[in-house]
Amino acid sequence: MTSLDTPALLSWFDRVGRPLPWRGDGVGAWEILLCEVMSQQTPVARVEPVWRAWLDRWPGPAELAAAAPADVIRMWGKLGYPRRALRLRECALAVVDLHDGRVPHDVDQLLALPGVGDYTARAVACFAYGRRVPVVDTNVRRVVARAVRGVAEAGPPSTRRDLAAVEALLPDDRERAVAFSVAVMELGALVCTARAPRCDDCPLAPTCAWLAAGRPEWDGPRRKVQTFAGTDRQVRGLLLDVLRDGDGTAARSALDAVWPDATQRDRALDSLLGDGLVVRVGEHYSLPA
DNA sequence: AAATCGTGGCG
DNA sequence: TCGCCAAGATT
Repeated sequence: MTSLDTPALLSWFDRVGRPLPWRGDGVGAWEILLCEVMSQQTPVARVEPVWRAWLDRWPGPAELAAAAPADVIRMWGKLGYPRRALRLRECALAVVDLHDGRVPHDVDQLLALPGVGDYTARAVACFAYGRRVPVVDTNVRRVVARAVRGVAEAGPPSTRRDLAAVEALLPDDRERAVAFSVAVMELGALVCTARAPRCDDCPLAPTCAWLAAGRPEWDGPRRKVQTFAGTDRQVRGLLLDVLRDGDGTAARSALDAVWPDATQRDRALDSLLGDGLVVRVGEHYSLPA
């Protein structure tokens, strides 16, 4: 099996695809880039309100480029991985300075933007500009692994291999290629999910290699689960929480209160300073002005 | 190449 | 309950 049943897939999407706000007509490339970055490792449901709030406050790259990092970090709220917020602002600066304020069409130019990697560059080229390029995210990798290769999980990612695999499945027609990518991602998000795939509701069930093989369990390496409790990431989150919630400034004592282990606390604070998410002002700490 | 980087919800 | 997972990027 070297292809997916594209007609079945597209018809399924027409029926049950979610009307996400950035999928409508007239949504510009900047808005799409913004939602793609916000969606990195983040459930779509959490993204929508923040996406709207950002666009309301900063309609385009020029406005965001002029924003204070502190405001950007606050508006990011609790989406997680707050470095993305800073990179988004740097991305806006790059779009303004290098591309005359317009999001580039070219994948390589998109890849050069801060916070934009292989997935996001191709997602913008495809969804915003209708380019026929493979778009590979975790959903796409999982759907292809199951429906085409007949295995339960995608295994460790390899950009080159993954892109080639999806390129081979991509319809020749540009518009169908775009619809294909949207639909595969949606299928992975709604039906062909990681934990409890709903094969009964899957448009690809009649042709799915994994289902045909009796849904064999994955025998490859287990995806390593990132622990969170007790890690520096948790401490960073707690520290930043203090600065986000107040006026953006906190005394050392206020930061010290969030975590008992001084060594780890200092390490987390140092890393936040290194990332530019926090700055020291005299005896206090604050979000970067 | 493998580790790191938040947060919250669901099964 | 708690491990698992979510439209990845960067170093």
